[in-house]
Amino acid sequence: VETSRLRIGELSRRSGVSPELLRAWERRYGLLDPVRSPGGLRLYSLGDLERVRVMQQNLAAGLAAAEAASAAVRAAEDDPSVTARTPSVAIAELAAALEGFDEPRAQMILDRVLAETTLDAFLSEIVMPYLRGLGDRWEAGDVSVVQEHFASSVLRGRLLGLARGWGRGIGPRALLACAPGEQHDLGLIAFGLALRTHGWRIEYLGADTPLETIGDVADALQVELVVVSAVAPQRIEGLGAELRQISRGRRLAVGGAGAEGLGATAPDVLALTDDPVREAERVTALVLAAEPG
Amino acid sequence: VETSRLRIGELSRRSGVSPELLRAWERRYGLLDPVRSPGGLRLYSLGDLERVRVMQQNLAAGLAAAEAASAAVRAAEDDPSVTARTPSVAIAELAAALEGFDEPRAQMILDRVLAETTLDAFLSEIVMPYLRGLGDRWEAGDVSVVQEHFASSVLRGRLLGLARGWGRGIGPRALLACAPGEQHDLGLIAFGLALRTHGWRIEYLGADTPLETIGDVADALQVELVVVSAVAPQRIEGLGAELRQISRGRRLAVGGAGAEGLGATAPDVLALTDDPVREAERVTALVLAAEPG
Amino acid sequence: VETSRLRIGELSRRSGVSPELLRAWERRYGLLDPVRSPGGLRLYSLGDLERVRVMQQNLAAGLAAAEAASAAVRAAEDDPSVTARTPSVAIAELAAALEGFDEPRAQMILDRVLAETTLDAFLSEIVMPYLRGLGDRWEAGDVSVVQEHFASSVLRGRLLGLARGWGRGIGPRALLACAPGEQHDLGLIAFGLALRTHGWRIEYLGADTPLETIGDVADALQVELVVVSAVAPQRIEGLGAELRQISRGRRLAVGGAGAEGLGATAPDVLALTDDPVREAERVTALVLAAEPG
DNA sequence: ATAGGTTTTGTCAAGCTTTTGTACAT
DNA sequence: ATGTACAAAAGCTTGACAAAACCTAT
Repeated sequence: VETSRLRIGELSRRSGVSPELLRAWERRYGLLDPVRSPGGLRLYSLGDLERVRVMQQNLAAGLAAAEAASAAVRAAEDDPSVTARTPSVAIAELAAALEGFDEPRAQMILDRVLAETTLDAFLSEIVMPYLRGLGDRWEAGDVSVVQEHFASSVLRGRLLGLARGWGRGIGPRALLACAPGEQHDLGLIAFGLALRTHGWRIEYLGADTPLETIGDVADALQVELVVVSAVAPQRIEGLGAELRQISRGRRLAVGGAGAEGLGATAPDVLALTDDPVREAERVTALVLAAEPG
Repeated sequence: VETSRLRIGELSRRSGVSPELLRAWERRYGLLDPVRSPGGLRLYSLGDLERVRVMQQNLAAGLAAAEAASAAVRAAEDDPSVTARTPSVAIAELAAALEGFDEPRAQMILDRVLAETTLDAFLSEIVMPYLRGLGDRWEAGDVSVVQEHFASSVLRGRLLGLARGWGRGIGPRALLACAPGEQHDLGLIAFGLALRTHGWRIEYLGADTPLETIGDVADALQVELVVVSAVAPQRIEGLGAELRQISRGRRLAVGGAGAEGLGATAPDVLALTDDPVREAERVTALVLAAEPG
Repeated sequence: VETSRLRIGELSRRSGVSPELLRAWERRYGLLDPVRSPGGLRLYSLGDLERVRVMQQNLAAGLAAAEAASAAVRAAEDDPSVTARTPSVAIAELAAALEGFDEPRAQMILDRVLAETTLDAFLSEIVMPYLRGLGDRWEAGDVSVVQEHFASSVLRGRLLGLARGWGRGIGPRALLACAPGEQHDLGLIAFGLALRTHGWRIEYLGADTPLETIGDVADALQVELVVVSAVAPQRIEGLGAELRQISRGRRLAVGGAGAEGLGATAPDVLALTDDPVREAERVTALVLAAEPG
């Protein structure tokens, strides 16, 4: 099917990798296996160009050349199955199932996705994008209250299932709760799962939690990090004093779009507005940097 | 199964007692008996930390050091281990774990109970009695909002985990939802699980669902039974017209203490006030009797 | 399945721990056990990165290095949910536990998997693949009779635990039994569980059941579906007459590899040779199609 | 509480090998 | 185009060391 045949100079120009290096990669790691012209010139396909690009990405990600090459070769071999199931397709299928009240089908899709990816990827590439899309469609009136209800309920069950035992272990404790009045807890649960993969112990208080009692639990359990989540800024506004109280002696973070409600009132409160997985990584790195032996 | 092994410095930091004094207490009163590292360092367990804390309390209470120590040792020896065989003991342990924010322990207790009994017994002899007790203690002011929050959250996760896939199959469909404004969903989930063990297919809409959308879904999915749940009668009062609308062409039941809010307005609406498991059995028998194949 | 292999420099960059220290932790505490490149360079997995992170958490929690490391190692070993994200890994762990006669660990792995997936996925992606692998290894002589016995016995107990109450309810009745002489019942139990998740009521007669008994029970209970299971075709051969007798007035299926023993003698007998979960779905759809309300 | 000795642990160095991009000769 | 060479960068092993933490005994 492939028609274009590139000579090494052209492949070099398109990829930005010198001809010598391309030959070295071929000799040393078998990255490419070009056909030859009658005169012995290497002839590459567009697939080979793609393979070189993957190699470059792996290098940029910090892998050493040998490992980068073998990963690129493996990726190329797995390619067909990869193209069959992209995240966006899975999200669309999930949306169709959930918003059509087809729980069995939704569970099956979740099963399949979980079996094929890591928990991190599941959260940041499936769950969170879907939730954002759901929110958008809800605002646009394309999704009814019941659909949103139903979808949340199924996802909540699934995430809490994955959360089992997240309070155990030896790592530092993080206390998670939704701000008073806040009912959206899925993003917070996802954040808790991501934190868990970094060794944290999670204490989870759920939706709509009074601030003062958050403080009580934080004191009682000696948690090192408190995360208060809210999707609407007004849930946070005016809570500066209480939040400052809670943050005494520990790190405090506010998650979700509601973090904007903080304003400049609390400079030492961490705002978590990005993807839960990435924020979990950031918070962990921060804590590790602050308290080395 | 004990994991953490603390060196004397860390034990000192966590207890506030100087290393020298800790060693003195060990030598003089045998308060602690730490294992040793290959090089001879003392290694303490978290139980030892607890023992030191008891010692401190005894001192603060005015006991002399020798007496304080022997009392602490005796207290540690009396410590009840994990042996719950009767439901009431399991419930008490569960309450202690949940209301002490000890999720891992709660999950372990739930694991054990579930492994030893049927789902029905689990629901009617553990979960529901515990929820009733929790409600009572909450009204009496013995349980804080947060404790109730936390306990519900853990149980919800667990029950929803058991609920996976309850929407599919060959049985008749039942639609479950909490009345508008009603947040207590655990009893309803328990009822759904019990129904499921009788072969029903469950569609679950969760807490605080508008009545009209319940009707919409019931029509769309052709359910045979609709269950609206409420713990407070006022959530149901005044909804007679809408309920009668929903019950057209299908069976309608109202669950929870809120069923009293019905009064005599709707004689054909089933009131489910008993244990969810027994009520699930009753409803199933009723439907079987009405539609003999 | 693991793709990325990091050299020590990259692991250092991602974890923030110096290469020297990483090597020291490996040498002194066995924290990591990297594979080596042909030239002797250490190659780490992403799981190793996670282990380093947990080590850092433990250090931050105040543990000394030796204790922090052993806790991190134990955490990684005790926590299948962390290491066993993919089915193939979970199966490998299960095999190691069962064939090493470590029942507690096997139960723990089963707990975890069951908590994180649906029953269907558990059966079709864990149990059945494991059983197939076990059979292969047994034929190859890699597994002893005792190991096979032990593994089957643990799994049987677990599956029968899940089967509790599968005989009651509102759905149509299915009668399950192994053919005369057939001892392998696990696949049949799995099929029963899958049927149950579709709302069927299951009557289970177990291994090595005389055909006439099957017929008697089928008549007495008015079952709608009879499933006879056999892994060896010869268990079925020559039973054509009796089977035809049983199938009178109801649907009859033969499950397992033994279904081939049917030959063309019984055209109306359903052969179930695929995955139990898929077959349960197929049978249910068939019955639904044949008897629409 | 102090003194004097031991263990633990992070860091560094020396000397050698492997890896890898680039250069050069044929 | 091929094959070889080469040098910088990154790793490996062994060994050592000093600060911090811990031990016993007085």
